[in-house]
Amino acid sequence: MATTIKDIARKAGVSISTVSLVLNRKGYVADETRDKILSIMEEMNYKPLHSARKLATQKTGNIGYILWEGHFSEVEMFYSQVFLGMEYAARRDDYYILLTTVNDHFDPKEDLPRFLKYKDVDGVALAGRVPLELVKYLDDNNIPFVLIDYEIPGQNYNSVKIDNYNGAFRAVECFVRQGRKKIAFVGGTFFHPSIKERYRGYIDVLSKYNLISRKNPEIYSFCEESETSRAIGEKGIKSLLSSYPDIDAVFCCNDTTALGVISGIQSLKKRIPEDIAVIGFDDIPPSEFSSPKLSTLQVPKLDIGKEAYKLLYERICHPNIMPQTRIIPVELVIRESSKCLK
Amino acid sequence: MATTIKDIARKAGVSISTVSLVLNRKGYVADETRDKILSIMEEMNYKPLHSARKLATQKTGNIGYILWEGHFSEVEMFYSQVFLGMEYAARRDDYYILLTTVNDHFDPKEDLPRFLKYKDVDGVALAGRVPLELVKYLDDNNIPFVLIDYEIPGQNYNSVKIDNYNGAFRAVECFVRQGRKKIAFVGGTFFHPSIKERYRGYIDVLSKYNLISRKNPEIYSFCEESETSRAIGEKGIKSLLSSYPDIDAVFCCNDTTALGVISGIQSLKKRIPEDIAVIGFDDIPPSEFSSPKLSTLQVPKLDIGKEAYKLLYERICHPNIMPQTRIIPVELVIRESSKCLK
DNA sequence: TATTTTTATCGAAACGTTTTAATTTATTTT
DNA sequence: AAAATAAATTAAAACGTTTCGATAAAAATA
Repeated sequence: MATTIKDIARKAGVSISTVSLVLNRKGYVADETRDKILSIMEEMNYKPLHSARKLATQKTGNIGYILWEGHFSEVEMFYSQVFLGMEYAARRDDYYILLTTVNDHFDPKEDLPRFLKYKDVDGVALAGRVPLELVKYLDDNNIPFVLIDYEIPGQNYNSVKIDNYNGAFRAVECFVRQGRKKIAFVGGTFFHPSIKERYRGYIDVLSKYNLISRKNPEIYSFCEESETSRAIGEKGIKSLLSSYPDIDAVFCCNDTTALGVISGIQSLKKRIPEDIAVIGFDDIPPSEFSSPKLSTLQVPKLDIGKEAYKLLYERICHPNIMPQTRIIPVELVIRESSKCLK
Repeated sequence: MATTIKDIARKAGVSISTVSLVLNRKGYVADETRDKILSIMEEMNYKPLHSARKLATQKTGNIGYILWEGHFSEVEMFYSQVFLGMEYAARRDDYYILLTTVNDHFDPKEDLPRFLKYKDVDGVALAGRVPLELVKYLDDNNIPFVLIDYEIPGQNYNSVKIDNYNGAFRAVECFVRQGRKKIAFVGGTFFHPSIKERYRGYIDVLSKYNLISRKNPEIYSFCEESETSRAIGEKGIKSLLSSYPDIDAVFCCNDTTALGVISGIQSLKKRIPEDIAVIGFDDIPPSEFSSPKLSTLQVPKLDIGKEAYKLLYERICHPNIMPQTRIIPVELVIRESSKCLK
């Protein structure tokens, strides 16, 4: 049916070995021969059959992308965009990405993703929070993997992270530069390490500018809930404002929460940004269309995916290199919700 | 390294052909022999190597899932959930699903997803609106495919659709049964056929109960915008209410819009559902947490994916059967926003 | 009983690549 | 000019399956 390496070889008057060498850019092939073979490939629209190639090389040509099921149902598309970034990057090396989800309760005997069970991947990307047992399984079985936007305390694994700390720092520092003094934090739980980092950045700015001190030890933060959502943002800011009505800026753990904070502030008839400025984190699509438009830290989701792929690919090729962490910078985009006042 | 069919054969004292027969449940194998082979496989944790299998069978073992890039960045996770449904269903037959996106402007020469270019899939699922040229390419090249939640006017293709018409009909009829008389529709564009169908259901209920007539020809509908969103829902209902302040129910083209409609109604100090009842469509996660909780038509996204997979799989096995359309029913879930009044 | 059919098993070819080691030819070094 | 090295090509084995056709034994039929 389809043209094979044999057809190419026959037509070019060479052996299939030579064709293979051209295909893989290996060994010695005369320039003339190479050009001839390449043009015949072009002409006959030849594409090497992946399954044959994989069988011969003993590689799968796949990498797995594992996501906690809850994340995939979430409103935010964060991890889907990261996936897309990996997919783009993987094209370079003809790798396919197999996506699957895992649950909270994870038993390697039972719940192992089938691409691991059947050894159908050369490596795995773990997106966000993921069961510890799974990480352990990969580690124990020497399967190359990379953590995305997550970390295991006390362990040094290959990982790609967002620069949560510096992003938060810059956002809050921006409030300070505008002369704002009562800067609140609205978050959900510290369940996810990213949020903890963002909070740390927030606190460090307050310290740096002496906005927390013996004289003024109050921290205007709300992070009691078990998750983050619009509703919690609204609830959080209302609760804070009832205790501290003179809050003049709010840094939120993410945009979803920030959108709720905006609703909350508006329902109390305060003006944004005149009375209170708001900055979120993530830059999800609705942030650009909210009113006022939300200032936020834009995290380059595609880049995260690309970097994760590259790191993983390197580890697939050289499995015994020390684990590495790569930090992806974020960018503060100022929109209406934190505009400077004249 | 890993155990192969040869190891199994040797240990069982049979030929590899026999092992293969057991593996594929084909031909004649004595019960005794089969049991022995199976238990040895179990014991040695044998998993057939996919690439070898694929090479021998000349199948790829993959199916492609193609999504318009815009959908993947959207806030709603509709198509991701559908994907997950396919992934679940595909496990039965050891199929992997390769996800990729395409842009609006699509030239088969340039933009063909690589799994098509390299013939790495046995069939393709097209999710939502997708370039016509792509559909044509698949049709011309006899690649089995199924459309999900989409249709090409005038063409009869394999497809899985939501029962938009009947869902809308039941929702609006529910308003009528509550005695509501001025029932509005807020939608975005009719760009997507689904919305057109929902509107058709809405109109047909009005006709059935003589809510549109010569005496009363006004239709309270808003669908001027180029997309659907929260903001547009809010804008839409405000615009309608300023012209028709006695509207007592709103059917929305989807939940996102409905959430905006709720905000709009609330900002005008009307009560939901006492003054105005609201029903959406889709049942996205925030609907359950909005206040009031949104009544909506719950569309079983996983089921859609599963059905799409099954249909596609049938076509991969039997390519020359007439195209079929399967309609997935939706369920009206009444929450607070359309509660019946005593 | 002889013949046909069914059941059970297996050897060998095929699937389309990569890769190793061998061979030939060309070039450089002595 | 001989020897050594480099460049170009290839034959053949290997990767792990499936499947076709052959063979043999057992069961059913004539």
